[in-house]
Amino acid sequence: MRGEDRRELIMQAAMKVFGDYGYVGATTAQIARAAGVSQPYVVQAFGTKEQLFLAVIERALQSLLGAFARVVESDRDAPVGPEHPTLSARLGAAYVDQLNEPGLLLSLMHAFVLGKDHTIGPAGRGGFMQVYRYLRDAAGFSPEEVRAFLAEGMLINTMIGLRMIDEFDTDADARELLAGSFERKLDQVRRLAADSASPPR
Amino acid sequence: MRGEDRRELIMQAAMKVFGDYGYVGATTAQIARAAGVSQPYVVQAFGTKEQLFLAVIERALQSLLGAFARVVESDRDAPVGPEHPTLSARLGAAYVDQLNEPGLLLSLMHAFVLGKDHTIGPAGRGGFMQVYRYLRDAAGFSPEEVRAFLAEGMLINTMIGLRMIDEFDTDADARELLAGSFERKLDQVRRLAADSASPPR
DNA sequence: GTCCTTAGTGATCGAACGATAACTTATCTC
DNA sequence: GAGATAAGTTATCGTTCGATCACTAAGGAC
Repeated sequence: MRGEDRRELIMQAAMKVFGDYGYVGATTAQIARAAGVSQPYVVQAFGTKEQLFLAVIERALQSLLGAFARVVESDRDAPVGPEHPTLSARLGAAYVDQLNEPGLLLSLMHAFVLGKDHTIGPAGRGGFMQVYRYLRDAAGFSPEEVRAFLAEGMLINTMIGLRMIDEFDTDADARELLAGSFERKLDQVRRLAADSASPPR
Repeated sequence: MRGEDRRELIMQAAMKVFGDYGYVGATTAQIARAAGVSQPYVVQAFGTKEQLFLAVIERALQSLLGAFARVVESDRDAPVGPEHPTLSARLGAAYVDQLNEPGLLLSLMHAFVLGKDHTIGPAGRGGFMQVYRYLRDAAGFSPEEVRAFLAEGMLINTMIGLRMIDEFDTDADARELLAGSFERKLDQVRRLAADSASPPR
C-alpha cells in the first residue's frame, strides 16, 4: 500500500483511540492494533506520538471548519421563516454530525484540557480561536452568540466523553438532559453510541 | 502529623496535579513532591492511584454542591429586582469561585472525558447527574435552564483547561471570548492564573 | 538482471511508573 | 519502661511504553 494511504488509516485509528483514552492514556500499540500495522510503524510514520496527536487535532479541526463552511455556503439560498431551521441550528447539526468520525470531537476535547502542555497547549488554543473567529466573522454571529454556541458544543463533548448515553435506559434524568442536548439528533447519536460499544483494551 | 491531616494535604496536592496533567498523565511522584511526602506514602495512604483520583473527584463534587447550597440557602432572603443579580448569576459566580481551589474544576473535567473507564466513568456520570438534579430540584431551574447553565460551566472549564488566559495580552479575540465567559469575575480569574504560572514538571 | 527506493516487521532497549516490602521513628498505653 | 500502634521513608521490583535498530520484501528504472 502507498505510504500516504497507510498514514491515513493510522490517523483514523489514532483519532478513535486518542478519543477513547486521551493523549497520555492511548498507547501507540493500541493505535497500531486498530490500524492493522506494527507498533514501530505508527511511531516511524509520524515521528513521535506527540506529532501524531497534533496531526489528529489538526485534521479534526479542518474537518469541523469544513463542515461549518459547507453550511454557511448553503445558507445563502436557504429558505428563511419560522418553520425553517436557523443558521445556528444548522451549524449545530453539522457539529453533531462530526460524531460520525469516531473520536474526532473527543480528541479535540482531550487537547482542550491539556493547555498546560508546551506543545499541545498552543495548538489547542489556536484551534479553538480559529473556530471562534470563523463563527463570528464568516457565520456572522455576535460574540455573545458564538459563546453560547460554543458552550453548547462543550456540553455535547462532555456528554460524549462521559458516555452519558449509557444511562439513557436506566436514568430518566439523564434521558431528559440528553434529549435537550441533542434534540432531533438524539436517535442518530444513540445509534452511533450503540455501534461503538466498548471493546476490551 | 496525624494521618488524616496528611491525607488532606495529599488530596489537595493531588487535585492540583490531576488538574494539570490529567488522571493518566499525573504521576504519584509529582503528587508526592507537591505534598511534601514520599511517593510510596501517597499510594499507601489511598490504596491505589485510582482510588486517590476517585477521592479527589468526590471531594470536588461535594465542594461544588456545598457552594451551590449556600447560594440557594441565602437566596431566600436576597433582594430581587432588575438591579440585583439573578439566582443563576449568583450560582455562576459560586462556580467560578471554585477556581480558588487549584485543580478542582479541571480534575472534574478530566474525569468527564474518561467515561469509557470502567471505574471513573460511572463516578463521573453519577456526579454530573447529581449536579443536574440539584440545580433542577433545589435551585428550581427548568431542564432548559439547567442545560444552559451547565453548558456555560463546560465552556468555562474548557477556557481554564486550555489556559486561554495566557493569550489575554496577545490576542484581542481571546480577550473578547474571556470577557464574555467570566464577566465580572474576569479580573479575579486573571489574578488566580497569574499566581499559578507553570512550574516545571 | 541489478540497483535503489519505499513499505513494513521483529527484536530489543532505556526510562518511567505504580506498587510492595522491609525498616525506622515517634507517640501513646498500661 | 516495655510493648504496641501509627506515621513515614528507603530501596527495589515488575510492567509498560515510546523509541531505535537492523533487517526483509516488493516494485520500478535503467
